[in-house]
Amino acid sequence: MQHINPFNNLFLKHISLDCVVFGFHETQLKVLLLRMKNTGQWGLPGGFVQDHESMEVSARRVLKERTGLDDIFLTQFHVFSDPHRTKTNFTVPDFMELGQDPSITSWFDQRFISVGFYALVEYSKVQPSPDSLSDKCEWMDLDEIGELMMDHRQILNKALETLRLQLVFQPVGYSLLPEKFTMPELQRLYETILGKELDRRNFQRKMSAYNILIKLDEVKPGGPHKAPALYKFNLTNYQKAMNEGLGGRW
Amino acid sequence: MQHINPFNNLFLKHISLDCVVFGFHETQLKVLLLRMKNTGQWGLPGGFVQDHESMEVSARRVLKERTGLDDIFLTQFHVFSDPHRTKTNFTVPDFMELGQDPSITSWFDQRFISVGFYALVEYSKVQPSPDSLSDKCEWMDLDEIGELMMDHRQILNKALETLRLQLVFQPVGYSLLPEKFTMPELQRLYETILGKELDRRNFQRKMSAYNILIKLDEVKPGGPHKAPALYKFNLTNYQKAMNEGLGGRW
DNA sequence: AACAAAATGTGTCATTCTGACACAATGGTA
DNA sequence: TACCATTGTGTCAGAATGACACATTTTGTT
Repeated sequence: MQHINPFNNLFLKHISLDCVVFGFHETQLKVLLLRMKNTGQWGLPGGFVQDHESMEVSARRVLKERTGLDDIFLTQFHVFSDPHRTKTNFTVPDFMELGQDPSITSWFDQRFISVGFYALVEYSKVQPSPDSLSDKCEWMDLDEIGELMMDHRQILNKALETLRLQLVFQPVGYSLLPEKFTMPELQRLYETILGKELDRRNFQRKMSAYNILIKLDEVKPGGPHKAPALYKFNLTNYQKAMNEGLGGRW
Repeated sequence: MQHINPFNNLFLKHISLDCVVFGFHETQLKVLLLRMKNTGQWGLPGGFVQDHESMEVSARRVLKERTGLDDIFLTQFHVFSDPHRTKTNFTVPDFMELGQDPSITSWFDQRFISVGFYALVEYSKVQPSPDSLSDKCEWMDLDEIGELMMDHRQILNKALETLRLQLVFQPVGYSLLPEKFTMPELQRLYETILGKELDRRNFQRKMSAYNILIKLDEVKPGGPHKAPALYKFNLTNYQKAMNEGLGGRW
């Protein structure tokens, strides 16, 4: 009896989405992960598509549920469609145990083609909350992430790779940092995403040349050393610069 | 009776793919299009996904059918999932008339989420052939393409936009040109994709600096003026250069 | 046969950009 | 008060870029 399965009525068959949610905190790039109730494995926040939704709308619904946030920078980056992708790491059977209701089990037993999205969010604004299949939702340092369920490790890798390639066109600064930030913080962010160190002086020169920063009459207090100046973005110029791409090589 | 519909048994529901096939001929960027039997409208080659296939494998199957070619450069670039996308330009109803068999009609009556691919092919090697829904398959100049069925115009636009953004990482030269080509031809190709003119001298200097070209001891005869030298790619260096991206600004 | 027209092949030059590095200023800590 | 890690600003040589000059080759014209 398919019709007693709430999934079958609500969602499009065969189609799912997974979100790689990036945050930045204390010089570390972080990713939002869920811990699955049954297997204890970690995985990416994901969901399914309702009849009236576009994929983007579905992704925003999922992100709203996991983070509490509405206006999130979001980009689809790849479709994962290997016919055996749900079987890697042997977690679909585990998933199926979860459904006491066999009709729910059958929902998870199908093949899914999953659209990968990455999101850039301001770390401090996120209130992580797990979904019905998970018992925990929290930030994890990119370096500390081990094996993930199914092909989620590949999805994460591809998201990071795409973010790096598109870096000059993506508003990473505006999306990942608080409204006021320091030049060293902005530099750490770029260094972390790129995975390499940048020269402090040249970075400052380059960033200043884009005319996208407004230097405030404040400094960031509390640090153990010279207090760095605070900046915010000139949104008008920032938007323009993103369309053109932040020139030059990184 | 769903099971008498061959589509329902063969293909995953709700999922389709569309291919923007780019070719280059006589200084013009071309796209492979199909003319639909019923409506006469033009559209992109597309298809559906079989149970054992990844999206990429499906796309290659479709491209093999439309072009006769096997080894095609192919990249997925976007998922089109607007819930009303099949209803734009009022062509789904027209499609449905096509199916004398009502079960086939019902297949086309569903909502499709379509993955867009773009392909780069060598113009002269393609043997265009229509599918069962179309009566014609042919190249069309990018400039001369008018309205297309459903949202295929948007798909085409997005493909071109993506190709431009990714240009420095994509093997457009190798994929779109014949094995031996001239510097002016290569320049025309880049100019056409970018939609702007480039300085002849600077283009040559830059291309030479990449070390991806091998100058042959031949010239291209038959032209009305000085015969330009023929080149081919140094595949080893070419691959490397594509990973790094052809530096600099275009 | 000489020459004009059109396109190709190669080089020059000023400007800008990049990468590497020097040095002064700041502010908490010993 | 001296120390020291960190921030703020500047310098400089070499590379890359954009704009352009000039010679070469081929066809077609006078």
